Amino acid sequence: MQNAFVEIAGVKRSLHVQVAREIARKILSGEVAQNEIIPGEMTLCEQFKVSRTSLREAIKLLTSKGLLESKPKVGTRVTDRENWNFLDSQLLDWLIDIGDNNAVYRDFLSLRNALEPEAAALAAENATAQQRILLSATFQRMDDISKDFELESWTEADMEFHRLIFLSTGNSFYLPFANVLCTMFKSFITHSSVRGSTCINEHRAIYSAIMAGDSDKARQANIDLLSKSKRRLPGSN
Amino acid sequence: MQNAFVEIAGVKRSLHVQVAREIARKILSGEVAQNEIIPGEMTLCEQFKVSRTSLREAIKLLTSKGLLESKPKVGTRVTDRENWNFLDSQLLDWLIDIGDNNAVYRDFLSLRNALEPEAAALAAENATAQQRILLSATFQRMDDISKDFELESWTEADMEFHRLIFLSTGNSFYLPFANVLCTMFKSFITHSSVRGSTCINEHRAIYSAIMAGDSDKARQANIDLLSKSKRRLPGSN
DNA sequence: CCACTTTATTTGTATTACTATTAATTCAAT
DNA sequence: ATTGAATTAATAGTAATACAAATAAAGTGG
Repeated sequence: MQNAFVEIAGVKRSLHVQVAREIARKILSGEVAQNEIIPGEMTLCEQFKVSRTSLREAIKLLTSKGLLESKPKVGTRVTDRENWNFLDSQLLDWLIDIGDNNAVYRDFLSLRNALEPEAAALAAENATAQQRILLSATFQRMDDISKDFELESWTEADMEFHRLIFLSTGNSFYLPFANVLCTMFKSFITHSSVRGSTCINEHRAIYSAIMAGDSDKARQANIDLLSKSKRRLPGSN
Repeated sequence: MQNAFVEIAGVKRSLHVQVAREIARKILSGEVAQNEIIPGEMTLCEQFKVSRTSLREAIKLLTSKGLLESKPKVGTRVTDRENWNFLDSQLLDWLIDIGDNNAVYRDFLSLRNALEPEAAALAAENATAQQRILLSATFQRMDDISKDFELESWTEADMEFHRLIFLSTGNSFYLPFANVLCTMFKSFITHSSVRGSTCINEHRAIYSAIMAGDSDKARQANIDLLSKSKRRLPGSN
Protein backbone atom coordinates (compact mmCIF):
# COMPACT_ATOMS: atom_id res chain seq x y z
CA MET A 1 0.00 0.00 0.00
CA GLN A 2 1.20 3.45 -0.87
CA ASN A 3 1.37 6.59 1.18
CA ALA A 4 -1.42 9.00 0.37
CA PHE A 5 0.94 11.84 -0.30
CA VAL A 6 4.54 11.86 -1.40
CA GLU A 7 6.61 14.96 -1.14
CA ILE A 8 8.15 16.08 -4.41
CA ALA A 9 10.12 19.31 -4.60
CA GLY A 10 8.59 20.50 -1.37
CA VAL A 11 5.04 19.97 -2.56
CA LYS A 12 2.89 17.09 -1.47
CA ARG A 13 1.10 15.44 -4.32
CA SER A 14 -1.46 12.68 -4.27
CA LEU A 15 -0.70 9.49 -6.09
CA HIS A 16 -3.00 9.97 -9.03
CA VAL A 17 -1.44 13.35 -9.76
CA GLN A 18 2.01 11.80 -9.79
CA VAL A 19 0.83 9.12 -12.18
CA ALA A 20 -0.91 11.69 -14.36
CA ARG A 21 2.24 13.78 -14.45
CA GLU A 22 4.31 10.82 -15.55
CA ILE A 23 1.91 9.86 -18.33
CA ALA A 24 1.56 13.49 -19.39
CA ARG A 25 5.34 13.78 -19.63
CA LYS A 26 5.46 10.85 -22.01
CA ILE A 27 2.72 12.31 -24.16
CA LEU A 28 4.01 15.87 -24.26
CA SER A 29 7.56 14.77 -24.98
CA GLY A 30 6.35 12.64 -27.85
CA GLU A 31 7.60 9.44 -26.24
CA VAL A 32 4.16 8.03 -26.97
CA ALA A 33 2.79 9.17 -30.32
CA GLN A 34 -0.49 10.89 -31.05
CA ASN A 35 -3.39 8.53 -31.78
CA GLU A 36 -1.47 5.73 -30.12
CA ILE A 37 -3.39 3.37 -27.82
CA ILE A 38 -1.70 3.31 -24.44
CA PRO A 39 -1.50 0.03 -22.49
CA GLY A 40 -4.61 -1.27 -20.73
CA GLU A 41 -5.49 -0.23 -17.22
CA MET A 42 -4.23 -3.44 -15.60
CA THR A 43 -0.87 -3.14 -17.34
CA LEU A 44 -0.47 0.45 -16.23
CA CYS A 45 -1.46 -0.45 -12.68
CA GLU A 46 1.40 -2.91 -12.52
CA GLN A 47 3.76 -0.51 -14.24
CA PHE A 48 3.11 2.33 -11.79
CA LYS A 49 2.45 0.04 -8.84
CA VAL A 50 -0.83 1.75 -7.98
CA SER A 51 -4.41 0.61 -7.65
CA ARG A 52 -6.84 0.81 -10.51
CA THR A 53 -8.73 3.51 -8.60
CA SER A 54 -5.78 5.87 -8.61
CA LEU A 55 -4.83 5.04 -12.15
CA ARG A 56 -8.34 5.77 -13.38
CA GLU A 57 -8.41 9.08 -11.52
CA ALA A 58 -5.14 9.95 -13.23
CA ILE A 59 -6.61 9.10 -16.61
CA LYS A 60 -9.69 11.20 -15.90
CA LEU A 61 -7.39 14.11 -15.15
CA LEU A 62 -5.58 13.77 -18.45
CA THR A 63 -8.80 13.18 -20.36
CA SER A 64 -10.23 16.42 -19.09
CA LYS A 65 -7.16 18.28 -20.34
CA GLY A 66 -7.72 16.79 -23.77
CA LEU A 67 -4.70 14.47 -23.78
CA LEU A 68 -6.53 11.14 -23.68
CA GLU A 69 -9.76 9.55 -24.82
CA SER A 70 -11.15 6.25 -23.52
CA LYS A 71 -13.58 3.85 -25.12
CA PRO A 72 -14.67 0.42 -23.91
CA LYS A 73 -13.13 -2.50 -25.75
CA VAL A 74 -10.75 -0.31 -27.75
CA GLY A 75 -8.74 1.23 -24.91
CA THR A 76 -7.33 4.65 -24.11
CA ARG A 77 -5.96 6.67 -26.99
CA VAL A 78 -3.68 9.70 -27.09
CA THR A 79 -5.58 12.46 -28.87
CA ASP A 80 -4.35 14.78 -31.60
CA ARG A 81 -2.15 17.60 -30.38
CA GLU A 82 -4.71 20.17 -31.46
CA ASN A 83 -6.96 18.98 -28.64
CA TRP A 84 -4.40 19.48 -25.91
CA ASN A 85 -5.33 22.36 -23.66
CA PHE A 86 -2.09 24.33 -23.63
CA LEU A 87 -3.76 27.09 -21.64
CA ASP A 88 -4.12 24.83 -18.62
CA SER A 89 -1.49 25.83 -16.09
CA GLN A 90 -0.93 22.33 -14.81
CA LEU A 91 -0.34 21.07 -18.33
CA LEU A 92 1.96 24.00 -18.90
CA ASP A 93 3.89 23.08 -15.77
CA TRP A 94 4.39 19.60 -17.12
CA LEU A 95 5.43 20.98 -20.49
CA ILE A 96 8.01 23.27 -18.93
CA ASP A 97 9.42 20.43 -16.86
CA ILE A 98 10.35 18.57 -20.01
CA GLY A 99 12.83 21.25 -20.97
CA ASP A 100 13.06 22.54 -24.54
CA ASN A 101 11.41 25.73 -23.29
CA ASN A 102 12.65 28.21 -25.86
CA ALA A 103 9.78 27.39 -28.19
CA VAL A 104 7.33 27.65 -25.31
CA TYR A 105 8.64 31.06 -24.27
CA ARG A 106 8.60 32.33 -27.84
CA ASP A 107 5.04 31.15 -28.45
CA PHE A 108 3.87 32.64 -25.19
CA LEU A 109 5.45 35.99 -25.97
CA SER A 110 3.61 35.97 -29.26
CA LEU A 111 0.35 35.37 -27.43
CA ARG A 112 1.06 38.18 -24.99
CA ASN A 113 1.58 40.50 -27.92
CA ALA A 114 -1.88 39.73 -29.18
CA LEU A 115 -3.67 39.77 -25.84
CA GLU A 116 -2.14 42.19 -23.38
CA PRO A 117 -2.78 45.44 -25.23
CA GLU A 118 -6.42 44.51 -25.62
CA ALA A 119 -6.58 43.34 -22.01
CA ALA A 120 -5.17 46.65 -20.82
CA ALA A 121 -7.76 48.50 -22.90
CA LEU A 122 -10.57 46.41 -21.44
CA ALA A 123 -9.24 46.86 -17.93
CA ALA A 124 -9.27 50.63 -18.40
CA GLU A 125 -12.97 50.41 -19.17
CA ASN A 126 -14.10 47.67 -16.81
CA ALA A 127 -11.87 47.45 -13.74
CA THR A 128 -13.89 47.55 -10.54
CA ALA A 129 -13.13 49.85 -7.66
CA GLN A 130 -11.52 47.05 -5.70
CA GLN A 131 -9.43 45.96 -8.66
CA ARG A 132 -8.17 49.52 -9.06
CA ILE A 133 -7.12 49.52 -5.43
CA LEU A 134 -5.19 46.29 -5.90
CA LEU A 135 -3.59 47.61 -9.06
CA SER A 136 -2.54 50.80 -7.29
CA ALA A 137 -0.96 48.88 -4.44
CA THR A 138 0.89 46.62 -6.82
CA PHE A 139 2.20 49.46 -8.97
CA GLN A 140 3.32 51.26 -5.85
CA ARG A 141 5.32 48.18 -4.93
CA MET A 142 6.86 48.05 -8.41
CA ASP A 143 7.79 51.69 -8.18
CA ASP A 144 9.50 51.16 -4.83
CA ILE A 145 11.38 48.08 -5.95
CA SER A 146 12.56 49.74 -9.14
CA LYS A 147 14.48 52.26 -7.07
CA ASP A 148 16.22 49.58 -5.06
CA PHE A 149 16.26 46.74 -7.54
CA GLU A 150 16.07 43.13 -6.43
CA LEU A 151 15.31 40.57 -9.10
CA GLU A 152 13.02 38.16 -7.31
CA SER A 153 10.71 40.67 -5.64
CA TRP A 154 10.57 42.70 -8.86
CA THR A 155 9.55 39.69 -10.91
CA GLU A 156 6.87 38.85 -8.36
CA ALA A 157 5.42 42.37 -8.45
CA ASP A 158 5.69 42.53 -12.23
CA MET A 159 3.80 39.27 -12.52
CA GLU A 160 1.10 40.44 -10.14
CA PHE A 161 0.68 43.66 -12.12
CA HIS A 162 0.03 41.94 -15.42
CA ARG A 163 -2.05 39.29 -13.71
CA LEU A 164 -4.33 41.95 -12.26
CA ILE A 165 -4.84 43.48 -15.67
CA PHE A 166 -6.17 40.19 -17.01
CA LEU A 167 -8.44 39.82 -14.01
CA SER A 168 -9.73 43.37 -14.44
CA THR A 169 -10.94 42.97 -18.01
CA GLY A 170 -14.39 41.86 -16.89
CA ASN A 171 -14.15 39.21 -19.59
CA SER A 172 -14.26 35.57 -18.45
CA PHE A 173 -12.18 34.39 -21.36
CA TYR A 174 -9.23 36.48 -20.28
CA LEU A 175 -9.14 34.93 -16.80
CA PRO A 176 -7.24 31.75 -17.68
CA PHE A 177 -4.34 33.82 -18.99
CA ALA A 178 -3.75 35.19 -15.53
CA ASN A 179 -2.78 31.74 -14.31
CA VAL A 180 -0.82 30.88 -17.43
CA LEU A 181 1.12 34.11 -17.03
CA CYS A 182 1.97 33.23 -13.43
CA THR A 183 3.16 29.78 -14.40
CA MET A 184 5.44 31.32 -17.00
CA PHE A 185 6.85 33.96 -14.69
CA LYS A 186 7.57 31.37 -12.02
CA SER A 187 9.37 29.32 -14.63
CA PHE A 188 11.44 32.38 -15.56
CA ILE A 189 12.51 32.70 -11.94
CA THR A 190 13.50 29.08 -11.35
CA HIS A 191 15.23 28.84 -14.70
CA SER A 192 16.88 32.16 -13.92
CA SER A 193 16.48 33.90 -17.22
CA VAL A 194 17.75 37.21 -16.00
CA ARG A 195 15.94 40.29 -17.15
CA GLY A 196 17.68 43.60 -17.42
CA SER A 197 15.78 46.70 -16.47
CA THR A 198 12.34 47.30 -15.07
CA CYS A 199 10.72 49.48 -17.75
CA ILE A 200 9.11 51.29 -14.85
CA ASN A 201 8.11 54.25 -17.00
CA GLU A 202 6.34 52.04 -19.51
CA HIS A 203 4.55 50.29 -16.68
CA ARG A 204 3.59 53.64 -15.21
CA ALA A 205 2.05 54.66 -18.51
CA ILE A 206 -0.13 51.56 -18.55
CA TYR A 207 -1.10 52.04 -14.95
CA SER A 208 -2.02 55.69 -15.37
CA ALA A 209 -4.07 55.03 -18.49
CA ILE A 210 -6.05 52.26 -16.80
CA MET A 211 -6.73 54.40 -13.75
CA ALA A 212 -7.80 57.25 -16.01
CA GLY A 213 -10.13 54.91 -17.88
CA ASP A 214 -8.41 55.71 -21.17
CA SER A 215 -8.56 52.45 -23.07
CA ASP A 216 -6.76 53.64 -26.20
CA LYS A 217 -3.86 55.02 -24.23
CA ALA A 218 -3.70 51.83 -22.13
CA ARG A 219 -3.54 49.71 -25.26
CA GLN A 220 -0.81 51.80 -26.81
CA ALA A 221 1.21 51.90 -23.59
CA ASN A 222 1.11 48.12 -23.39
CA ILE A 223 2.24 47.84 -26.99
CA ASP A 224 5.15 50.14 -26.17
CA LEU A 225 6.13 48.04 -23.19
CA LEU A 226 6.09 44.82 -25.17
CA SER A 227 8.12 46.23 -28.02
CA LYS A 228 10.68 47.65 -25.63
CA SER A 229 11.07 44.50 -23.55
CA LYS A 230 11.07 42.23 -26.58
CA ARG A 231 14.83 42.10 -26.79
CA ARG A 232 15.30 40.94 -23.21
CA LEU A 233 12.57 38.38 -22.78
CA PRO A 234 13.48 34.71 -22.71
CA GLY A 235 13.13 32.97 -26.00
CA SER A 236 14.02 35.98 -28.09
CA ASN A 237 17.78 35.54 -28.05
CA MET B 1 -26.65 -0.49 -9.85
CA GLN B 2 -26.57 2.01 -12.65
CA ASN B 3 -26.17 1.59 -16.37
CA ALA B 4 -22.69 2.42 -17.54
CA PHE B 5 -23.94 4.84 -20.12
CA VAL B 6 -27.11 6.84 -20.28
CA GLU B 7 -28.25 8.48 -23.45
CA ILE B 8 -28.79 12.23 -23.16
CA ALA B 9 -29.73 14.27 -26.19
CA GLY B 10 -28.51 11.52 -28.48
CA VAL B 11 -25.10 11.32 -26.86
CA LYS B 12 -24.06 8.55 -24.53
CA ARG B 13 -22.29 9.80 -21.45
CA SER B 14 -20.69 7.85 -18.67
CA LEU B 15 -22.01 8.34 -15.17
CA HIS B 16 -19.17 10.37 -13.78
CA VAL B 17 -19.50 12.83 -16.65
CA GLN B 18 -23.20 13.26 -15.94
CA VAL B 19 -22.48 13.88 -12.28
CA ALA B 20 -19.69 16.30 -13.15
CA ARG B 21 -22.00 18.17 -15.49
CA GLU B 22 -24.64 18.52 -12.83
CA ILE B 23 -22.18 19.82 -10.24
CA ALA B 24 -20.58 22.12 -12.80
CA ARG B 25 -23.97 23.56 -13.63
CA LYS B 26 -24.56 24.45 -10.01
CA ILE B 27 -21.18 26.10 -9.74
CA LEU B 28 -21.31 28.03 -13.01
CA SER B 29 -24.85 29.25 -12.37
CA GLY B 30 -23.84 30.49 -8.94
CA GLU B 31 -26.25 28.14 -7.20
CA VAL B 32 -23.33 27.19 -4.99
CA ALA B 33 -21.13 30.15 -4.14
CA GLN B 34 -17.40 30.53 -4.67
CA ASN B 35 -15.26 29.34 -1.76
CA GLU B 36 -18.18 27.33 -0.48
CA ILE B 37 -17.51 23.82 0.82
CA ILE B 38 -19.70 21.37 -1.04
CA PRO B 39 -21.20 18.39 0.82
CA GLY B 40 -18.96 15.45 1.68
CA GLU B 41 -18.43 12.56 -0.71
CA MET B 42 -20.83 10.25 1.10
CA THR B 43 -23.60 12.83 1.05
CA LEU B 44 -23.13 13.45 -2.66
CA CYS B 45 -23.07 9.72 -3.36
CA GLU B 46 -26.51 9.40 -1.82
CA GLN B 47 -27.72 12.54 -3.52
CA PHE B 48 -26.69 11.38 -7.00
CA LYS B 49 -27.25 7.70 -6.25
CA VAL B 50 -23.82 6.73 -7.53
CA SER B 51 -20.86 4.93 -6.04
CA ARG B 52 -18.00 6.79 -4.43
CA THR B 53 -15.77 5.68 -7.31
CA SER B 54 -17.86 7.49 -9.90
CA LEU B 55 -18.38 10.51 -7.71
CA ARG B 56 -14.67 10.88 -7.11
CA GLU B 57 -13.93 10.61 -10.83
CA ALA B 58 -16.45 13.38 -11.40
CA ILE B 59 -14.75 15.53 -8.79
CA LYS B 60 -11.35 14.86 -10.35
CA LEU B 61 -12.76 16.06 -13.65
CA LEU B 62 -13.97 19.32 -12.16
CA THR B 63 -10.80 19.78 -10.15
CA SER B 64 -8.71 19.57 -13.28
CA LYS B 65 -10.80 22.33 -14.85
CA GLY B 66 -10.12 24.53 -11.85
CA LEU B 67 -13.64 24.47 -10.41
CA LEU B 68 -12.95 22.49 -7.25
CA GLU B 69 -10.19 21.87 -4.74
CA SER B 70 -10.13 19.00 -2.23
CA LYS B 71 -8.27 18.69 1.06
CA PRO B 72 -8.52 15.90 3.63
CA LYS B 73 -10.52 16.73 6.70
CA VAL B 74 -11.69 20.08 5.34
CA GLY B 75 -13.63 18.88 2.30
CA THR B 76 -14.06 19.98 -1.30
CA ARG B 77 -14.26 23.70 -1.94
CA VAL B 78 -15.48 25.67 -4.93
CA THR B 79 -12.52 27.76 -6.11
CA ASP B 80 -12.49 31.44 -7.02
CA ARG B 81 -13.91 32.19 -10.43
CA GLU B 82 -10.54 33.42 -11.65
CA ASN B 83 -9.29 29.84 -11.54
CA TRP B 84 -12.04 28.45 -13.74
CA ASN B 85 -10.71 27.42 -17.11
CA PHE B 86 -13.14 29.17 -19.42
CA LEU B 87 -11.12 28.09 -22.43
CA ASP B 88 -11.99 24.45 -21.87
CA SER B 89 -14.59 23.47 -24.43
CA GLN B 90 -16.40 21.06 -22.12
CA LEU B 91 -16.71 23.75 -19.47
CA LEU B 92 -17.89 26.15 -22.13
CA ASP B 93 -20.52 23.65 -23.20
CA TRP B 94 -21.80 23.51 -19.66
CA LEU B 95 -21.76 27.29 -19.43
CA ILE B 96 -23.77 27.68 -22.61
CA ASP B 97 -26.30 25.12 -21.41
CA ILE B 98 -27.18 27.37 -18.50
CA GLY B 99 -28.51 30.04 -20.81
CA ASP B 100 -27.73 33.71 -20.23
CA ASN B 101 -25.45 33.47 -23.26
CA ASN B 102 -25.41 37.07 -24.37
CA ALA B 103 -22.56 37.89 -22.01
CA VAL B 104 -20.69 34.80 -23.18
CA TYR B 105 -21.08 35.73 -26.85
CA ARG B 106 -20.04 39.31 -26.20
CA ASP B 107 -16.94 38.28 -24.25
CA PHE B 108 -15.99 35.75 -26.89
CA LEU B 109 -16.33 38.30 -29.66
CA SER B 110 -14.03 40.56 -27.74
CA LEU B 111 -11.47 37.78 -27.52
CA ARG B 112 -11.74 37.07 -31.23
CA ASN B 113 -11.01 40.72 -31.92
CA ALA B 114 -7.77 40.43 -30.03
CA LEU B 115 -6.67 37.07 -31.33
CA GLU B 116 -7.84 36.41 -34.87
CA PRO B 117 -5.95 39.17 -36.67
CA GLU B 118 -2.73 38.02 -35.04
CA ALA B 119 -3.58 34.39 -35.72
CA ALA B 120 -4.12 35.18 -39.39
CA ALA B 121 -0.78 36.96 -39.52
CA LEU B 122 0.97 33.99 -37.91
CA ALA B 123 -0.78 31.57 -40.24
CA ALA B 124 0.45 33.54 -43.25
CA GLU B 125 3.99 33.00 -42.01
CA ASN B 126 3.82 29.49 -40.58
CA ALA B 127 1.11 27.44 -42.28
CA THR B 128 2.47 24.12 -43.52
CA ALA B 129 1.91 22.83 -47.03
CA GLN B 130 -0.78 20.46 -45.83
CA GLN B 131 -2.53 23.16 -43.87
CA ARG B 132 -2.57 25.38 -46.96
CA ILE B 133 -4.23 22.57 -48.89
CA LEU B 134 -6.91 22.18 -46.22
CA LEU B 135 -7.45 25.93 -46.14
CA SER B 136 -7.81 26.06 -49.90
CA ALA B 137 -10.36 23.28 -49.92
CA THR B 138 -12.35 24.93 -47.17
CA PHE B 139 -12.35 28.34 -48.80
CA GLN B 140 -13.43 26.74 -52.05
CA ARG B 141 -16.38 25.27 -50.21
CA MET B 142 -17.24 28.66 -48.71
CA ASP B 143 -17.08 30.25 -52.11
CA ASP B 144 -19.43 27.66 -53.55
CA ILE B 145 -21.90 27.90 -50.71
CA SER B 146 -21.94 31.69 -50.82
CA LYS B 147 -23.36 31.52 -54.34
CA ASP B 148 -26.16 29.21 -53.28
CA PHE B 149 -26.59 30.16 -49.66
CA GLU B 150 -27.70 27.64 -47.06
CA LEU B 151 -27.26 28.64 -43.43
CA GLU B 152 -26.14 25.42 -41.83
CA SER B 153 -23.55 24.35 -44.37
CA TRP B 154 -22.23 27.93 -44.55
CA THR B 155 -21.78 28.12 -40.78
CA GLU B 156 -19.99 24.80 -40.82
CA ALA B 157 -17.56 25.91 -43.54
CA ASP B 158 -17.09 29.31 -41.92
CA MET B 159 -16.24 27.63 -38.63
CA GLU B 160 -13.78 25.27 -40.30
CA PHE B 161 -12.07 28.19 -42.05
CA HIS B 162 -11.39 30.12 -38.87
CA ARG B 163 -10.52 26.93 -37.03
CA LEU B 164 -7.87 26.10 -39.61
CA ILE B 165 -6.31 29.53 -39.20
CA PHE B 166 -5.81 28.93 -35.49
CA LEU B 167 -4.33 25.49 -36.20
CA SER B 168 -1.99 26.96 -38.82
CA THR B 169 -0.33 29.52 -36.55
CA GLY B 170 2.39 27.07 -35.52
CA ASN B 171 1.84 28.35 -31.98
CA SER B 172 0.67 25.82 -29.39
CA PHE B 173 -1.10 28.45 -27.34
CA TYR B 174 -3.45 29.27 -30.20
CA LEU B 175 -4.62 25.67 -30.54
CA PRO B 176 -7.21 25.67 -27.72
CA PHE B 177 -9.06 28.52 -29.40
CA ALA B 178 -9.83 26.28 -32.34
CA ASN B 179 -11.98 24.07 -30.13
CA VAL B 180 -13.52 26.97 -28.25
CA LEU B 181 -14.45 28.55 -31.56
CA CYS B 182 -16.13 25.35 -32.69
CA THR B 183 -18.11 25.09 -29.48
CA MET B 184 -19.34 28.64 -29.97
CA PHE B 185 -20.27 28.17 -33.60
CA LYS B 186 -22.20 25.01 -32.78
CA SER B 187 -24.03 26.93 -30.10
CA PHE B 188 -24.88 29.61 -32.67
CA ILE B 189 -26.43 26.95 -34.86
CA THR B 190 -28.54 25.23 -32.22
CA HIS B 191 -29.65 28.52 -30.72
CA SER B 192 -30.33 29.71 -34.26
CA SER B 193 -28.87 33.18 -34.05
CA VAL B 194 -29.31 33.92 -37.70
CA ARG B 195 -26.47 35.65 -39.44
CA GLY B 196 -27.05 37.80 -42.45
CA SER B 197 -24.54 37.70 -45.26
CA THR B 198 -21.40 35.70 -45.86
CA CYS B 199 -18.74 38.42 -46.17
CA ILE B 200 -17.22 36.22 -48.82
CA ASN B 201 -15.02 38.98 -50.14
CA GLU B 202 -13.56 39.71 -46.72
CA HIS B 203 -12.91 36.01 -46.26
CA ARG B 204 -11.27 35.87 -49.67
CA ALA B 205 -8.93 38.67 -48.68
CA ILE B 206 -7.80 36.76 -45.60
CA TYR B 207 -7.41 33.57 -47.57
CA SER B 208 -5.38 35.19 -50.33
CA ALA B 209 -3.09 36.99 -47.91
CA ILE B 210 -2.36 33.80 -45.98
CA MET B 211 -1.64 31.86 -49.15
CA ALA B 212 0.63 34.68 -50.32
CA GLY B 213 2.45 34.64 -47.00
CA ASP B 214 1.65 38.31 -46.44
CA SER B 215 1.17 38.53 -42.69
CA ASP B 216 0.41 42.25 -42.54
CA LYS B 217 -2.27 41.98 -45.18
CA ALA B 218 -3.74 38.90 -43.49
CA ARG B 219 -3.96 40.74 -40.18
CA GLN B 220 -5.63 43.76 -41.74
CA ALA B 221 -8.07 41.64 -43.72
CA ASN B 222 -9.13 39.86 -40.54
CA ILE B 223 -9.61 43.17 -38.79
CA ASP B 224 -11.80 44.29 -41.68
CA LEU B 225 -13.89 41.14 -41.48
CA LEU B 226 -14.44 41.49 -37.76
CA SER B 227 -15.42 45.13 -37.96
CA LYS B 228 -17.82 44.44 -40.80
CA SER B 229 -19.51 41.46 -39.16
CA LYS B 230 -19.62 43.09 -35.74
CA ARG B 231 -23.15 44.33 -36.20
CA ARG B 232 -24.57 40.93 -37.04
CA LEU B 233 -22.87 38.67 -34.52
CA PRO B 234 -24.84 37.40 -31.55
CA GLY B 235 -24.36 39.41 -28.41
CA SER B 236 -23.85 42.70 -30.17
CA ASN B 237 -27.45 43.76 -30.39
C1' DC C 1 -1.23 30.98 28.37
C1' DC C 2 1.37 28.18 25.36
C1' DA C 3 3.04 23.93 23.43
C1' DC C 4 2.10 19.26 22.84
C1' DT C 5 -0.97 15.14 22.26
C1' DT C 6 -5.02 12.96 21.11
C1' DT C 7 -9.15 12.44 18.56
C1' DA C 8 -12.44 12.66 15.02
C1' DT C 9 -13.56 13.65 10.42
C1' DT C 10 -12.76 13.78 5.67
C1' DT C 11 -10.34 12.73 1.66
C1' DG C 12 -6.90 9.34 -0.37
C1' DT C 13 -5.76 4.55 -1.72
C1' DA C 14 -6.44 -0.38 -2.34
C1' DT C 15 -8.97 -4.54 -3.53
C1' DT C 16 -12.37 -7.28 -5.56
C1' DA C 17 -16.39 -8.25 -7.96
C1' DC C 18 -19.41 -7.39 -11.42
C1' DT C 19 -21.62 -4.73 -15.54
C1' DA C 20 -21.84 -2.35 -20.03
C1' DT C 21 -19.99 -1.44 -24.35
C1' DT C 22 -18.29 -2.70 -28.61
C1' DA C 23 -14.65 -4.69 -31.93
C1' DA C 24 -13.97 -8.95 -33.79
C1' DT C 25 -15.52 -13.41 -34.88
C1' DT C 26 -18.64 -16.86 -36.15
C1' DC C 27 -22.16 -18.73 -38.70
C1' DA C 28 -26.47 -18.94 -41.08
C1' DA C 29 -29.27 -17.07 -44.85
C1' DT C 30 -29.38 -15.12 -49.24
C1' DA D 1 -19.12 -15.56 -52.14
C1' DT D 2 -21.61 -11.75 -49.65
C1' DT D 3 -24.25 -10.04 -46.46
C1' DG D 4 -25.98 -9.64 -41.97
C1' DA D 5 -27.47 -11.11 -37.60
C1' DA D 6 -25.95 -13.55 -33.33
C1' DT D 7 -22.01 -14.76 -30.26
C1' DT D 8 -17.77 -14.00 -28.05
C1' DA D 9 -14.17 -11.78 -25.82
C1' DA D 10 -11.66 -7.81 -24.34
C1' DT D 11 -11.68 -3.46 -22.13
C1' DA D 12 -13.45 0.40 -19.76
C1' DG D 13 -17.25 1.63 -16.39
C1' DT D 14 -19.49 1.02 -11.86
C1' DA D 15 -20.01 -0.68 -7.20
C1' DA D 16 -18.92 -1.84 -2.43
C1' DT D 17 -15.92 -2.21 1.32
C1' DA D 18 -11.93 -1.68 4.01
C1' DC D 19 -8.24 0.79 5.62
C1' DA D 20 -4.56 4.68 5.52
C1' DA D 21 -3.20 9.43 5.71
C1' DA D 22 -3.86 14.26 6.58
C1' DT D 23 -5.41 17.79 9.45
C1' DA D 24 -8.72 20.81 12.05
C1' DA D 25 -10.35 20.80 16.49
C1' DA D 26 -10.58 19.43 21.03
C1' DG D 27 -8.20 18.06 24.94
C1' DT D 28 -4.01 17.83 28.19
C1' DG D 29 -0.01 18.99 30.74
C1' DG D 30 3.42 22.23 31.82
